[in-house]
Amino acid sequence: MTRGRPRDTAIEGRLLAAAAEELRHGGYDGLSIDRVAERAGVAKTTLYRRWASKAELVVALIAMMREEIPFEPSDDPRADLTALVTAIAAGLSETPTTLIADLAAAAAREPRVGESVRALWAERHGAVTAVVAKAQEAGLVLDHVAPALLVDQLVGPLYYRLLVTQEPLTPEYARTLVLSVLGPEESP
Amino acid sequence: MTRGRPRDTAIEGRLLAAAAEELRHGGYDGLSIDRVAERAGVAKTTLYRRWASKAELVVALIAMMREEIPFEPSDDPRADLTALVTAIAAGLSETPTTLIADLAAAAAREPRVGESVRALWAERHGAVTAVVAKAQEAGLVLDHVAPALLVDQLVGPLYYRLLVTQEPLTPEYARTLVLSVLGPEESP
Amino acid sequence: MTRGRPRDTAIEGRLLAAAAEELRHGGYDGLSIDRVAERAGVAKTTLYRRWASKAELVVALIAMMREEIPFEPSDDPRADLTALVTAIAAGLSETPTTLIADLAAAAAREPRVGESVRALWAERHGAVTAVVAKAQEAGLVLDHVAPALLVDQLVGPLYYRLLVTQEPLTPEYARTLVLSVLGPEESP
Amino acid sequence: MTRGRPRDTAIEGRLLAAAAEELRHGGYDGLSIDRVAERAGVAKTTLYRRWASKAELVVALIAMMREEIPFEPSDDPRADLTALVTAIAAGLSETPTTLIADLAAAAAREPRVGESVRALWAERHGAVTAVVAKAQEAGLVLDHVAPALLVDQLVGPLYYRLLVTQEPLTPEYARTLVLSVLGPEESP
DNA sequence: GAGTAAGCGAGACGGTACGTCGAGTCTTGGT
DNA sequence: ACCAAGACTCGACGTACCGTCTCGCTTACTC
Repeated sequence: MTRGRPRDTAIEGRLLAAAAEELRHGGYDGLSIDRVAERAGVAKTTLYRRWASKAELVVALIAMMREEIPFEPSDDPRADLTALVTAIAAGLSETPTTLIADLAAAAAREPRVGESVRALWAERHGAVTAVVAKAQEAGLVLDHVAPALLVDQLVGPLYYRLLVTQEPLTPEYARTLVLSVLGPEESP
Repeated sequence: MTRGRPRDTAIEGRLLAAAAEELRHGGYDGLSIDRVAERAGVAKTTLYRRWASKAELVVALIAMMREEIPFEPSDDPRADLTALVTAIAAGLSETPTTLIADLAAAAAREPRVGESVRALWAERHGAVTAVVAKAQEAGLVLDHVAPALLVDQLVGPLYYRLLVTQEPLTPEYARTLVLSVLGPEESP
Repeated sequence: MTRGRPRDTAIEGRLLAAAAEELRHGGYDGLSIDRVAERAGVAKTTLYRRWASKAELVVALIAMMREEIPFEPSDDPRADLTALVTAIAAGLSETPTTLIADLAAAAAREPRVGESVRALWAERHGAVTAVVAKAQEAGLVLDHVAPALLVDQLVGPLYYRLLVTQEPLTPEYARTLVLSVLGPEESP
Repeated sequence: MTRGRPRDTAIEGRLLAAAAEELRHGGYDGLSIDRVAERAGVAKTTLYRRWASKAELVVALIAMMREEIPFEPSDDPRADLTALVTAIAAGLSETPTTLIADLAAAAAREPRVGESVRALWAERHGAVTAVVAKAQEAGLVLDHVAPALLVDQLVGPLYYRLLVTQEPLTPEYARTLVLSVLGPEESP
């Protein structure tokens, strides 16, 4: 089975890098296919050979962004949770709000993008779910609520503040979130 | 001292109706200013005289869409809270997700829109804050957390589910949210 | 009857001038819509508002290029005919051949263009028909053939040479054409 | 000293056949190299190994089209001429106008194509020239005009009608053309 | 009969142009 | 002032085609 000229693998990287750069600035709408191609030193057709549309390009871009966040759970779920939520808050704070908002918007518009974005965030929040479950087992949390809900109440407010009320995501805020969910530490 | 021809008040309604219809179909992106104007039998200029941009138009549209939720606080904060959160969840579910997402994106990009959108949402969540404060006074909630945070944990997860995980906002979910924050009802 | 903002009449001229310049260089194929628009300092959409396609633009261009050939018939049909045919030959010689050929091709393909091009050429050859008829009335030509046919035999060979044999259209050639149709002048 | 794998001679035929088919439909512009290759079940490279460009391919195609039209001159030049012109008119009528027009356009654009097309047509009209010369020798035509011009006046109007006025080429028209050039038959 | 040069299929690639669409601004004439 | 109509700019989108290129495989001539 002949295969024809193989794709230049370097191009894909250059293209995604260029797209990432564009996305960082103008957000989803500000990302121009023409500019991405030009920036990557590539013909527009070459880009379209890889991704059928702007949305698909962003899907790939996001998939690429998923960096493994190595997390080592300790024996102290409370500390773990605080660390995790603080880290997520920090990550969100560093990223331009417009980008995250545009991403959410694109996810709502384009099913394929939504899929990809959900996968990305699921991965990002996976550790939280695990630690919450562990905390509940350890009796640190009342078991009248599902762990998934607790995760929502830990992470959800971050996005809520970011996208809705546009208030700052301080480490302090992250800490009080955990405090509210786990309750005050008992002094022995 | 107004001078010149007064605005045709009927136009505003037709325009918003047309925009609503457009929005229901194609979402935020599918809403074309040209089409809205044409559908309303109105010149584009006339539309722009009322709202400076597509985003502003949608802001107004949303503002119109929100029904005044006359809320009469009862003696039972728990019941009140459940009713409120359920109502908010229902409202969000009815509105196309793209709309809310794009609104958040526009809010992040343009300060003017952000202001307007924040005001809208603040108004919407105001009752929740009041009831939460009341519940805390009544000793229903532990006072180790600020009431504002509790509101975030009641309302935030709704937006989180909507925009991030894209899971459905059922009344059941709203109820468990309240349950998680207030704790299980004590039987006397 | 409201009319809206009137077209900027200056634009049309700039556009046609730019197109003419482009045409002079690269020929029909070398004429790029984008470049024409840019050269005229005008948005591409503005160009497309006037002409639906490249072909239509060129039709208009040709129509503009044709000078009104004010023709005053004298008493001498032979002289008139010679003048007319020579003028037509000269006109064809001045215009790039590719242009005329592509015009004919576009005319064959698209009815709309065909219509326009036929009208242009009909106008151009109208005077010939008139003079031929007059010559026939004056007994200068045998009446065994319809005047329309004689016109074809006077003008047709010009296009034939231009498009088919690609031989030059000299004034000498034009003269012999007339000579062949009218026969040699009788010396009294 | 030929080395390496010899060319597959069958390919050339399939390619030309495919190209002919394409040309018959969309004309010169509608002929797409990619489609021709695909239709012939051949890689584009293989096509380009034979002809350096689209123009060259069409050149070859046209050269192939030149069928020898065996013509046996009789003793009656008038009858011969009528037969010839009628045959040419019929041939032109059968061929799609767009094809001929596009061919003329391509001939004007691409020198190499022009060369080939001229050769084709010269061959097609060669017999006419011969018979006209013979008629002139026989005193059937006045000798004040060159035979080449008479040919132009016999054949030119056909192309003129086809490409310019877009009027039908009837056998009747062909007959009157001859009649006009030779004059009415003298009854002895 | 093993090498090897060329032919071949498949398809990537750069480049250029096309025609369309949407947002927002601007310019008329008319109310 | 307001309104209708519509021209205008800017910038993006996705498609089509041409001609070049790079693979891996195949074929026949040559040594």
